[in-house]
Amino acid sequence: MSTITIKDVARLCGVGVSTVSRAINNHPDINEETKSKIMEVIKENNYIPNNSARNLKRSNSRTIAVLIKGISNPFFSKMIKILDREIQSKKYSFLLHRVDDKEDEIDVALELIKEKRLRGIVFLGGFFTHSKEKLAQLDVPFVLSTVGMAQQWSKDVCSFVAVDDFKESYKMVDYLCKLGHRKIAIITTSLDDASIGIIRYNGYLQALKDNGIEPEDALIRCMKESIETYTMENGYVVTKELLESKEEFTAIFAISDIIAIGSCKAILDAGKSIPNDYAVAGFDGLDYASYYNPSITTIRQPVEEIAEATIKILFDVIRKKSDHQLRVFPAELVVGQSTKQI
Amino acid sequence: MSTITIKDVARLCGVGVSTVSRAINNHPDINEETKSKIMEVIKENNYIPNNSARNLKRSNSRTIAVLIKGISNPFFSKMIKILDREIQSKKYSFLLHRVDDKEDEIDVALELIKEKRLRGIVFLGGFFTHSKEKLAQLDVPFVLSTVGMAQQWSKDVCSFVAVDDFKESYKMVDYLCKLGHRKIAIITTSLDDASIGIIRYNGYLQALKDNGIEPEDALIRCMKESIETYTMENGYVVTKELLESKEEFTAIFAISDIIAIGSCKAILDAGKSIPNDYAVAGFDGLDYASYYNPSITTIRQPVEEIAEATIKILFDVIRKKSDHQLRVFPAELVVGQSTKQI
DNA sequence: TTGTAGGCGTTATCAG
DNA sequence: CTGATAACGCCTACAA
Repeated sequence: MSTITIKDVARLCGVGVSTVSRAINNHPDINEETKSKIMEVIKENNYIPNNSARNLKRSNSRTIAVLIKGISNPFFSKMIKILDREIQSKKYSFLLHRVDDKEDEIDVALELIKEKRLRGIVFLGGFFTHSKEKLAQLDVPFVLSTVGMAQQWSKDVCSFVAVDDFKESYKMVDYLCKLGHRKIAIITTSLDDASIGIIRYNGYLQALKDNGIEPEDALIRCMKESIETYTMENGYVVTKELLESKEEFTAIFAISDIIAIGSCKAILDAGKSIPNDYAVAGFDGLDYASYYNPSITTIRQPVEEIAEATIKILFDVIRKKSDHQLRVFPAELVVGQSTKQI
Repeated sequence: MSTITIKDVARLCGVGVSTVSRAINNHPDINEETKSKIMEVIKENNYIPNNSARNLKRSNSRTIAVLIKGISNPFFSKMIKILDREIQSKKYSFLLHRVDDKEDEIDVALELIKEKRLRGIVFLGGFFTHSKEKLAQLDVPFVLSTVGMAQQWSKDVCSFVAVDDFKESYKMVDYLCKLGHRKIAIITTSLDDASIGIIRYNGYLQALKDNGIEPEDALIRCMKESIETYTMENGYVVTKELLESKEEFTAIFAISDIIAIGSCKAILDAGKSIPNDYAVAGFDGLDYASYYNPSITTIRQPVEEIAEATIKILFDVIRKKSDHQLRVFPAELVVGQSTKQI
């Protein structure tokens, strides 16, 4: 079992290594007979080519990597499936790589490019605060997909596709206002560091403002740092605290469905009713939102379209059909049972 | 940016490649001054070592791979986090690799072993039907964690940790019987192919039998093949069909919480009440189950303990402290609001 | 402490 | 159609 190599196979077959190589790589110029004989020996001896050696030697690889930050986010599950499907359909292979919260996705990408000779990269999730210069190090086509960004980049920097978090967040809060809510709480990320939470928070502020409502600090709640963020538990705890504070409010806007579910549970556990006592709204459009009881009013991101556009753009760039493209998809406000006119 | 190598760095620094190598690998025998100078040049030029070349040369690598089948299963999210933490704490690096449903996890592992010089492997999820011979090809320590298995292997074959799906499933159904239910529907996987669903289904059958209840074909429902399995949607559709069939029943046992949530929604949408009209029970112990409204009675798998035991056993085997170990954890029946005495 | 050279397992080039 | 042989980029004796 001690690691059999291509040389061993060659020796076993009484041929040269290059012939074996041709056999395993489906090269055209090889005798069918020798090829099948080689394949047989390979099967018998469980020979498996070493990918490191292959990658080292090869200059191209037909593989697209998807680097994903926050892999446990259920929002990405469907996304990954579609990306996978699309990539495979182009006869490329799909490499999913999770990026730790603390890691720098560009560095990870740089490493992977060298290691795997990537042809393209998709960045999923996270929040980009990288400089143009840093981004410029990536000498492989890439697309940012549903990643938050601090500044609005222009098309000469890179391609990206996502929804407009500010606008969609605004849309939701504005909707709540139009339903008659004046005291709308928000549950968001810590406002200290750059994140998608800030953008959605800004949409919230703007919507309040445009509806002539003064934001109240007491209604602006952040997820607990001590608990894992973006979890139902966090939403639950924060909402419970809010309820117990006796602060007056009639609606909660949670910046993610996961949090919204925690909020709902906290409200229900407190013996209150949704939407009669409190309205709850989420963001993302996860299955969980629509299957919850009551179903949760949310902003549904068009996952399918986002994923497809991501791959389309990526391949356009790979094939030099086009330069960078920016695509912002509109998201849909899905009205559930968790909100109502008051 | 055209791929700078260790040679370039060496030339740039006016030193030999081995000196550079020593610098980047923190070797002790190198002058601090030359080292820092080298590191500086490396930074300036954004040099990144090629992992393929490294892996090719190295014989060991201190990396543990976790191969996971069904990566979108939220049950694994927490699992992954703990595995990651545990592996890092042992100063090993953690490689998460998703295995497609159609792929053979052993083959994938074999490839990865060669490519990355793995020191250990954790298989997560899926259902093993491999032969001993196939398993024997793995010349690297590995542990099966929460993977279903057709036969009961003995300890000489491999290590594994999981809950006893038969027993736990039995426990749940028996509990429903004790609550007074006699007509208990089950939603499971297709009964054709080997899977964890079959085992849980068998537990269901046995529990019915021991409670003197004759199973009814009409109450045995399988997830739709046409819809992605293990989704709320699937649970919803199947339950809706069941309700519309006018078949008489008082409880539903779904073999996963995800399905149970779909079931609940279907029941609620039909204007029925849980648990007054129908009781619903799930399996897994996901957050969703307890945050749902009503909270769902389920079997909670001790994720934390399973993950920790997995790593412990793996390292025991790696360090030759022990031979294969089998650990079966008891799961907990968590009573929610979705069931009650009738 | 540092440099040189050989080899890790493949693939690709170029003669045969 | 097939077989040497030179890279691919790095690490590691071994020598200096």
